[in-house]
Parts: sequence; C-alpha cells; structure tokens
Amino acid sequence: MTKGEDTKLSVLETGLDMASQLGLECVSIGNLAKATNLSKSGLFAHFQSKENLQIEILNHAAQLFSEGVIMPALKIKAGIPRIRALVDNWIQWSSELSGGCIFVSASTDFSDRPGKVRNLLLHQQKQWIDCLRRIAQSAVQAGDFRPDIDFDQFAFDLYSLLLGFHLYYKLLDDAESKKHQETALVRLLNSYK
Amino acid sequence: MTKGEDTKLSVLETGLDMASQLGLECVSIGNLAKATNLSKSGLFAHFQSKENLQIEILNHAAQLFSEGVIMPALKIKAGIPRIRALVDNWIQWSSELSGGCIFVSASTDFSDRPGKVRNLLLHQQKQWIDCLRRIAQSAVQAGDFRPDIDFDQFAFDLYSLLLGFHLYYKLLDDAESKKHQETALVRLLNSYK
DNA sequence: GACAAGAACGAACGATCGTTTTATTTTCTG
DNA sequence: CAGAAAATAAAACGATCGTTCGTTCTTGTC
Repeated sequence: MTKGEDTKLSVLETGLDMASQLGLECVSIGNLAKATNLSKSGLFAHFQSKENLQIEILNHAAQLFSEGVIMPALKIKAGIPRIRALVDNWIQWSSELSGGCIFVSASTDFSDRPGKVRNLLLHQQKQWIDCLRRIAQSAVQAGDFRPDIDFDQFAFDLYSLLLGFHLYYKLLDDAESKKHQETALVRLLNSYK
Repeated sequence: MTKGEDTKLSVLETGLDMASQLGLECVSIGNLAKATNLSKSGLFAHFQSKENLQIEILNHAAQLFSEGVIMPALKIKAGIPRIRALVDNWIQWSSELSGGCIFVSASTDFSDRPGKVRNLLLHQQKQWIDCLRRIAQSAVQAGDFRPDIDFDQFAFDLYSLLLGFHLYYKLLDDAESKKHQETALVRLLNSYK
C-alpha cells in the first residue's frame, strides 16, 4: 500500500467515525483535516470534492459492514442461528462506531437531499433489505420458518427492531434496550416459525 | 396576537419544515430568513441565538404533536382502538412534515451533540415513550390486553414499528410500507391480547 | 398627532465553509 | 544519487456561517 492510499484510508476511518456522530453533511473538510493532522488542501486532494468524500466514506462503511456483519453471519448455519448472528453482528457494528450505525443516521440525513450520495445510500439500503430477505428465505429452506411467510415483511420487521434498538441505545442510553431487543426478537422469530 | 408573535410563529412553521428535511443543525439563519422574507438580523432578534431557535422549533413541534397526535387519540375509546388511532395520527403527522417526523431526524442528529437541545429532545422522547406505556396500561384496563404484559416492552415494540415505517416510507418511498406497518401492527396487538 | 416601544433592516464582524492555485516536500524508480 | 512522480502544504478565493451594532420603519397609546 502506497503512502497516499494509507493516509486516505486513515482519513476514511476518522471521517466515518465523525460522520456517525455528526451526520455525513456536518463532517467538514477543515475539521476532518485537523483530526487527521493534514492540511485542508492536502486532504481535499484525495477526494476532489466533498460529495466524493461522502461517497467514499459510505463505500468504506459498506465494506466494513459487509466484512463485519454480513459475511460472518453467512458462515453460520442457515435459519434462526444465522439470523441471531446477523442481529448480534449488527448491534456490535453500531456500537463500534461512536455515533451509531452510519447508514441509519445518513438515511435520515439524506432522505431529502437529492444527489449522488442519496442515490448510493438508497442502493445500499436496498441491498441490506435484500440481505434480510434472503436470510429469511434460507431460514425457510432450513426448516426454521414456515414455507408461506412473506420475506419482505420479515425484512421490515427485523429492520424495524434494529432501528428501535438503535434509537433506544443511542439516545436514551437505555440499559433495558438490549433486553427489549432480545424479547422482541424472540417473539418475531416465533411468529415466523 | 401581536405582529412580532405572528412573524415568529411563521418562522417556526417554516423552520420546522426545513428542520424536518435538512436536520435541525443544517437550518441556517440565512436560509430561514430568505424563506420567510426576513432579514437575517430581523429573524435573529426573535431568538437571540441559534440554539434558542432550535429549542423553540422543537417546542413548537411538540405542541403540534400533542394537539395532532396524542390528544385526539386520548379521545378514542381506550384499548386497541386508541392504539390504532395513535398510530394513524403519528403516520399522518410524519407525512405532513415534508421531511418526516422531526423528532426522529433530530434524535439521530443530536444523539451525539451534548447541550440544551439534546437535553430537551431527550426529555421529549421520554415523554413520548411514557405516552406509549400509558396507552398500553389503559389497554389492559379496557380488557384488550392481558394484565401481565410489560408496558416498557410494548412501548419499545410500537416505537420500533413506527421507526421502521418512517425509514421505509421516507427513504425507500416504499408503496408497501403502509401494508407492512399494518401487518406488523396486527401481529403486535395480537401478541399482547 | 407626538412619543415610546416593538419590529425589521443593512452593514459589518471574525470564523469557517468548499474549492483552486501555486509551491514545497516526500516517496518511489531507474 | 538523480530525477520523475506522488503527496502534502500554504495561501487565498468568494460564499456563508452565527452574531452584533446602530439605524430605520412600524405599531399602538396617551
């Protein structure tokens, strides 16, 4: 890895963390430069525009998300064990970032900001929902779920559960949030059995 | 109502709508002044600081929320009918604002911004969750829910459902979101019967 | 109709925004 | 080690940020 690639990566790491806290739009190039001990122009040269920076942060996050949340879960036995692994990984993921899951904050941030960033985010979220759907399908094949279930509905149900946990955990810092999430997950899984 | 109160109110209306779209932090005084045909300084004089503006926008939103979502629901027969009314009102509320529910976007926006605004937001969210809890209690008294249910868990479950709907509706503009929300609500209510 | 109070204005403040240009340093290659 | 290429820096651009100041216009009251 060349020097340039190396610094760019560390900028993306720091930028991802800042974006999770402040929102993608509020990560300024000046602040990010300070946080990474670079000059504004030196940092800027890596991205050519702020929009590009935002896109690269999202892509970097997507890669980490894939490696840390999705792929490990796919190595677990299909069905309920895999679903539980996915949930655990997701919670782990959104706890690692100091401001919570970047896709959740960016989704509310960019739901009304048309442009390349929103388009990318939309695509990523559709992929994530598709992942949830496929995991429900594999749970049917594994015999853990009834064969007549609605995959899209399951994706909605599970994502809602994670969003609820996210808000409770991040805003209310509710010690109960993990318990509530677990209870809700058990009920959700049972209703699809 | 004096002239000043009148303009201030219209600023809050416009500011609330902008905040729902861009997030509270990205509502700039300059833009808000343009949108309300005021000078920057003229608008500023009503609020003394940006933080105050944000707080007043949130308080204004809370009043509308109370009038439009909570109070009408409390006039409906306690139990499942009231819960359904509350959900319908909430969905109506978050559809009226062009950027969705301000409390949802502000919660992700300010979960990592300590200060008066975050404190207010936190208080408001706790009140909302308390409202959900009490509605579950009244549903027990009305005989629609089992007496041994966990009220906090119900609040978590119902709020998660709304958050899921909100993301689906605002970001994915999913025509199916209403259907998914309805299906999930039916299952939720049944599980507490 | 004078007069005080309230409301809105224009101009400017220093700071920061994203971005460009030019220069300097660092790194890699022959 | 020399020279090309890549990486970073410094300085400045116009625009906008939140805020302050002093002034002007509008409002309602005696």
